[in-house]
Amino acid sequence: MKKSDKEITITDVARQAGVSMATVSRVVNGNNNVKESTRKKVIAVIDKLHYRPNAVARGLASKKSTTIGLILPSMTDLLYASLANGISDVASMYKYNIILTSLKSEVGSEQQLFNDLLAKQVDGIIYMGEKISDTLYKEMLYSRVPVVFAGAIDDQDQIASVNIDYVKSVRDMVKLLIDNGNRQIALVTGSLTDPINSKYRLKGYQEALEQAGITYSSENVFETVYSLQAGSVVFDAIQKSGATAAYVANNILAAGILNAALDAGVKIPEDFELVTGNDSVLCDVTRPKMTAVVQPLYDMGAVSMRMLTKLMNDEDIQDRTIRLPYSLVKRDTTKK
Amino acid sequence: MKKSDKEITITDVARQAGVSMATVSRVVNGNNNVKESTRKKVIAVIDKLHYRPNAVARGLASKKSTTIGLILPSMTDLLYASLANGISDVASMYKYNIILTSLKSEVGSEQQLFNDLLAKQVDGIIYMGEKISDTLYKEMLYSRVPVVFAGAIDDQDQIASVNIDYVKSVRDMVKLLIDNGNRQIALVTGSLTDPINSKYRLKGYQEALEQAGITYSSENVFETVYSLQAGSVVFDAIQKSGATAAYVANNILAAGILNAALDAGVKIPEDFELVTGNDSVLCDVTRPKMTAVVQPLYDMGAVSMRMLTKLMNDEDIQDRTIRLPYSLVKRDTTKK
DNA sequence: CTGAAAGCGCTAACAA
DNA sequence: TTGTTAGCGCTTTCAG
Repeated sequence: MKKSDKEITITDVARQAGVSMATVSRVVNGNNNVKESTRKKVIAVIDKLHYRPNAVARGLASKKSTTIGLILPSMTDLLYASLANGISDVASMYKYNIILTSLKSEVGSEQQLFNDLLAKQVDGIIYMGEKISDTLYKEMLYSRVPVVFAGAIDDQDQIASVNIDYVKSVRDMVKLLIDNGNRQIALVTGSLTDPINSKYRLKGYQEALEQAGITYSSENVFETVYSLQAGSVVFDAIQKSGATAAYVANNILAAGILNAALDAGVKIPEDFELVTGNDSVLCDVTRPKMTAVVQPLYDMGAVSMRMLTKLMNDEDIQDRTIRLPYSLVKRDTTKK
Repeated sequence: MKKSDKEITITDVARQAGVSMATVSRVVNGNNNVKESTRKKVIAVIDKLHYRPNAVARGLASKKSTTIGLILPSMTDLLYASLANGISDVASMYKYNIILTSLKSEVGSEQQLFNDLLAKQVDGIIYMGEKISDTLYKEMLYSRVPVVFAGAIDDQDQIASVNIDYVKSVRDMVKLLIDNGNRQIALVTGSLTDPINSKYRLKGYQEALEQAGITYSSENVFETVYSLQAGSVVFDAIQKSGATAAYVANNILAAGILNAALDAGVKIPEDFELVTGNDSVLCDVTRPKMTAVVQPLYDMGAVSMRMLTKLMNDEDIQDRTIRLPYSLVKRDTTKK
């Protein structure tokens, strides 16, 4: 069975329909310059033969692959999965396919991934990494194909990007904690080498403190990794520090901290308040449920992809940096 | 900046290196029939020009795209994300790219997705859907390119697949519940139109009952959707039914049921026991932690992809149906 | 409205 | 060991 049937090509269709390849091509591509009767005839043959245009040949001839590349840090992180979901829906709406590459697979650097994508002749790329090397940044900036950052930030605001106002979101959350009476608040993030932590979250945190007249101390900043296990270690440290509340960047880490606190007999939110900058179903599953910053992840993905289609189409873009509105969802790990 | 630099091709390299295209091609493809000095010369030019072979042209000429297609139900389900993760790692190990398509996007049927993938000339396809239409099944069976089911089942055992023994996993879990003293146990699954539920989970459930001499009653089977919200509705129904324990197919749904029970003042595991057939970080986050069937998701993905590479390579496969070992992780929603 | 023909960039015989 | 030369299947001028 397998491989017995040779693929049928545009030539076969042309011959059987008694027209030229060019005409078949026009029909397939919805070109209007085809007489209705001819179109019908061609379509009939296409159906009969189950002709399926070879996208690779098409790509070579037209110089467009109708494929975009997606570079993400991890597919098992709901944050990226949700973004990808929005991207995927809009992509299929515009008939684009997605080539998925993950930064997690140690095989080859991000640089390599980017080049592989270009070699595949993708028409555009969406990048969701948390940080980026200078070299790669420059390559993206001058790349033949457009690049959009989704849920990722470009400190230099040169590459198109879609995200939320991270600084403000942290400031808002920390302000909530301050308003609830906390004076010593822990900031728990991932690596401070990631700009989103060092430049944005830290900044929002400091701004909130400053506005409340609280002196910033680096003692209250905890740098760790995003895992459940890390939670209990960090919670011990936080408790020792004397903080009465914490802003935790990641939701899994927050769940770890929450459970560690509960296990230690700490009452939440009475004795300790906790918020996370990254909502997911997890925040609804924990008891108490966690107060969180809700980013419109699906929309961010969808908007990124829509923006990329415009860029690929050389359409005008008013704003290359789009910030979508986020919201603070107060659940049960905060007093108010 | 953009688009100013025309892409450099194999012809450019050949000219500058003073060799033929064929030789450049040989160097690029690691063909040994090239004198070392020639190879060096060509490589020097490649580096100097930053030549990057056009994968599309290569695909057209060689009839191989080094790309595989991935069809999954949802990327925001950790189950599939974890599988995809394993697939991705092995794929990049073998230099394959992945075209991602999601069944969730309503745009176009699964049939359409499959055809799009074939149009893109993928060398193989990995399917992770929970069910499949007869038409598509047949097309996959006789497809020009190999197909592997990952974490999905083929009731007819004709298509290569990698999964666990679902029947046995359910039977084991239900047996645990029976051994713990439960006589009336609820089976909570998604749509019974999905074979994995109707043919596998239900069967394992019935087998366990039968072995324990308990009469099966369809009253104890609850068909619902996999969401947190559904949990509380289902829990009410379960409670009315009088069941003292439940096997829940999906972990998010299980978390919903667990929390509903807790909210209703039911003591777990004392008054009610709960297990899920689908472990994830969620099971570790809930309090009490949930007892679950742990599938080796990453490995299942990796093995699927490895199998696909063999199939694409026309290598011999001893077993087209691979069942990987699973385990029962007893946490705190069961007495033992 | 339709067809002829020239590529797109690369691989793969086949020669040399 | 290297070069020549057909294509791969399609799009796209350019004529007609």
